[in-house]
Amino acid sequence: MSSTPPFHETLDLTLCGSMGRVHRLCRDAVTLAVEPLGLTQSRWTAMMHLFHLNQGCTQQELANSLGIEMPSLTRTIKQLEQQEIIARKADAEDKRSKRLYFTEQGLQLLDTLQVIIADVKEHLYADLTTEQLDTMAHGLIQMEQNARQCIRHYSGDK
Amino acid sequence: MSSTPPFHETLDLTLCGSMGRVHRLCRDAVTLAVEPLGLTQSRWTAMMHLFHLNQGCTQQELANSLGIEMPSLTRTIKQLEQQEIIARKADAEDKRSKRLYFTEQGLQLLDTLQVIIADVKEHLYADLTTEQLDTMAHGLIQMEQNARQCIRHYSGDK
DNA sequence: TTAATATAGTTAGCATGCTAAGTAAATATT
DNA sequence: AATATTTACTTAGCATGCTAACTATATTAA
Repeated sequence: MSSTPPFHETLDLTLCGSMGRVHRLCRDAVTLAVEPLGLTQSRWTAMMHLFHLNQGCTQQELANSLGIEMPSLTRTIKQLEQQEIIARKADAEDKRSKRLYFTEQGLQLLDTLQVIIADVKEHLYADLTTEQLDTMAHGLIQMEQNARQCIRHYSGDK
Repeated sequence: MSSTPPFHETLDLTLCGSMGRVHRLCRDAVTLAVEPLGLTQSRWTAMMHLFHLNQGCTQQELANSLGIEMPSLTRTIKQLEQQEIIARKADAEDKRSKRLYFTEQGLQLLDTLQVIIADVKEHLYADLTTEQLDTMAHGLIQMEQNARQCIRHYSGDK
């Protein structure tokens, strides 16, 4: 005899739509804050992930970290290279792969970027408890797994 | 002296990136399952929201429900109209607005769509408790508000 | 060793979100 | 009543994700 339905059900299948919206808004917030640096969302995101991976990783590794496909990254990398924020160097051992490094000015920009992002992050996570954030993070990971399995199921099943 | 940091911190600012990824994957899962119906993500999403809003709403109302801007919707509506799934009828009182209705075959398609989506949804939410889903839904809403405020702050402040 | 397969990266082009700017109708101001 | 503003929608064009198909190199199998 539940009088009120679970809150998430009022969102119905739009929980998924909600994630897309929040994702876009968070990105917009950071991108706005970061605008003076001349960076778009895909570029600052790539920079942050490259920082966490340490320099010298391959494009494939960065794409994995970002959770995007290679062609999506290729475009971004090209832009960051043109802005002389990162540089690509061919791997000596495996001539197919290219390793990514920040340039001097890229590193400087990164510093500023991190300060700004830390600030925005604080705003975005305001009024959310650590427990809440943890639950969300775990839930997202579970849903990601579910979705991947679901996709396998509906495509080839294999 | 906390030995392990909160789980979400291991994701750092990528909690936001996670949402984007999960969102894309969930959509892909549904879109795959729904493929035989000839519907893309934006189209089936619009259909579901139109259903929940009841027919006869304006494009603006549907855009609000979807959480997207009008021009994004215009394109989708046009496609749904060409597929003869929905029909637009000019409002008699306000000649600017157009009201949206399902066609006969649109309604039939909607039935099938709903069955499939209910099935996929079950997979996507598998192993997540009601409490977890509720926490996530609330967290998303809070973050959405934070992000909007943040955006106001960084743009005009006003 | 040669042929088959797999992997890193690119290019081309689609889907879906957006903003900016335009049209036409409704509403508010004077 | 005439003008100015707002609102609903469209069009044009950008940003970022994707898949498919290509090149070049590396690895595996015959």
